[in-house]
Amino acid sequence: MADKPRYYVTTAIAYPNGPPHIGHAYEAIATDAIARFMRLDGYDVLFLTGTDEHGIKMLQTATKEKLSPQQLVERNVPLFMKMVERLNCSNDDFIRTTEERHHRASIGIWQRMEAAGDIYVGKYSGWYSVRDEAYYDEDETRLNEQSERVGPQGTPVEWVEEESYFFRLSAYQQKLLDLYERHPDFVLPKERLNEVSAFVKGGLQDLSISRTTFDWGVKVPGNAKHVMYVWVDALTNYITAVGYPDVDSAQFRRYWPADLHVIGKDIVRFHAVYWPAFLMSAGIEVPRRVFSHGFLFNRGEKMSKSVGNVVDPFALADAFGVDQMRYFFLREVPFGQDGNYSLEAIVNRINADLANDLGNLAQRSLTMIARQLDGVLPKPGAFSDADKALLAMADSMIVKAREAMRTQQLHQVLNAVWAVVAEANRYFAGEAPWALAKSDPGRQGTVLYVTAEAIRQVGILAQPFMPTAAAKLLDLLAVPLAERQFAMLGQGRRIAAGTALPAPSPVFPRYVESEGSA
RNA sequence: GGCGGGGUAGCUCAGCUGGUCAGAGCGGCGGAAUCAUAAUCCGUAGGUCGCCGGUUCGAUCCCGGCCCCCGCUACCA
Repeated sequence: MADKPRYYVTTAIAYPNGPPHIGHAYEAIATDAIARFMRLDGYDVLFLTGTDEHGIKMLQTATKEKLSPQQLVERNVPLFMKMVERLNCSNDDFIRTTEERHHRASIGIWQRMEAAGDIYVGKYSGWYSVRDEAYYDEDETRLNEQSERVGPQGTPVEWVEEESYFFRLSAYQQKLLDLYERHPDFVLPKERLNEVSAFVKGGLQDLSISRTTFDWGVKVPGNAKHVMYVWVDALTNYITAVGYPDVDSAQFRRYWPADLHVIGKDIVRFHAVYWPAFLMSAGIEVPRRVFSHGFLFNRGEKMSKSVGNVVDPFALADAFGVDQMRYFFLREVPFGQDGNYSLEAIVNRINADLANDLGNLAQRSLTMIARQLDGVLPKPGAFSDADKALLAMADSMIVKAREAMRTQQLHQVLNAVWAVVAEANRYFAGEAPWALAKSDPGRQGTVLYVTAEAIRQVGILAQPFMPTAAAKLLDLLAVPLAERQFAMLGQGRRIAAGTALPAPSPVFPRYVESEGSA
């Protein structure tokens, strides 16, 4: 297996100035599903997530809570670590930008950009919005009803004048456009690339990349008065984790450039414009793809503390189960688009798709094997047309799944899988194995075998999405641990007949309304 | 203002380069079955495919105009 292809996938690093929310959970879940899918499909995967701990907003939040930034970080970051653990994410590393390795990497890339002549000292003065972490031209600001000056987003701005290092972003306009031209899939979904491309075509200004007004960040090499702009620092995490600045390390050579950065649509520009420009400047290969997912809305409303509809991912996991929660978000929301969720939608989905369609199909077929066939998976007779049709559909799942996964269409993978679940239910009802018990036991055995085989393939493909439940399902079918890879899917791969199966028990409980849930 | 994407059954949405394109899932309604987690299966939804014109033998899908929604972006003030 030494020549497994590699696959490096990342989430954006989360900004821990508060506890994790559902958006963080969503990104982690989706990226984990991708990572697990690729592993099962034979890739040597490196899956990275982490936290972006510097910047003035951290400092301000800390101050407000009478903490040092370090204390704030030590309080909040563990919550993010617990979240990915709770969500059953299989990340290989968890990077924190306060780590020494990350400071080294940030300094490294800075020095390379500087050596390339792309960094110069200038002076920056302007209206700065702390909340947006952005400067605005005077004419972009206005006075609100309280006569406070605010930026385009309505956030307060203050006049700031500071010496600043600048990155020669303007020099990269054509190179970036060339990149988009050569790799039309560099940003997905496609609409996002169009937006980015339009932005770049509109002209790029040099980017202020250091601050002197606070010191919670990575110090600029050779000038400790400055800390790096938080985005230089943050983006660099992706190469820190593979050993940068040691570009000759086995890790770096093996995993860089990253195959996929999964991010939220609000930070597309940083990943699709600034990041590749920084990398080009430093002489580092650019990542292969940036995928921008959408936002999650609670009953059509953006989550916000003031509306009081903030949902804690831990509470959601407690209420419905981690696998169920993962399934819901990945099935219900077309990946890349915004999504809506509500209690009813979650309950409907997990009861209909999981408990009723898949769980109950497994339960009814397996209890029949347990009770009527002594718990031994029957040996099939000759396959009828109906048998062949269901098997062919099951065999085709992996093909469709890979096709969908090529562009991260996670919901399409699940659609393909659940189409087989639905067909298997139709098949089961049509063949009525309960009636065959007396009339034609041989035929009953064949029907149960074919059903079990369909469930086996469904179970294997469900693993990236619902690791625990899928494993349990495969346990019930006595599928050996070593035979749960995608290589075991498709034509010619069949469940072993004659195997003794464990006593069946329901895999997906039905959700029944209790009192206080999420 | 510019660019881009949308407005299709109660809800969420599929419908590629015009002629079974009027569809799927969920919900609702009716029926069948009773092996199973009161789960499953079958049938049913008569919706001006945003509005108005046009091209065509024929348009949801092509063209023009208009209304509304969303994203990116610009500017006025």
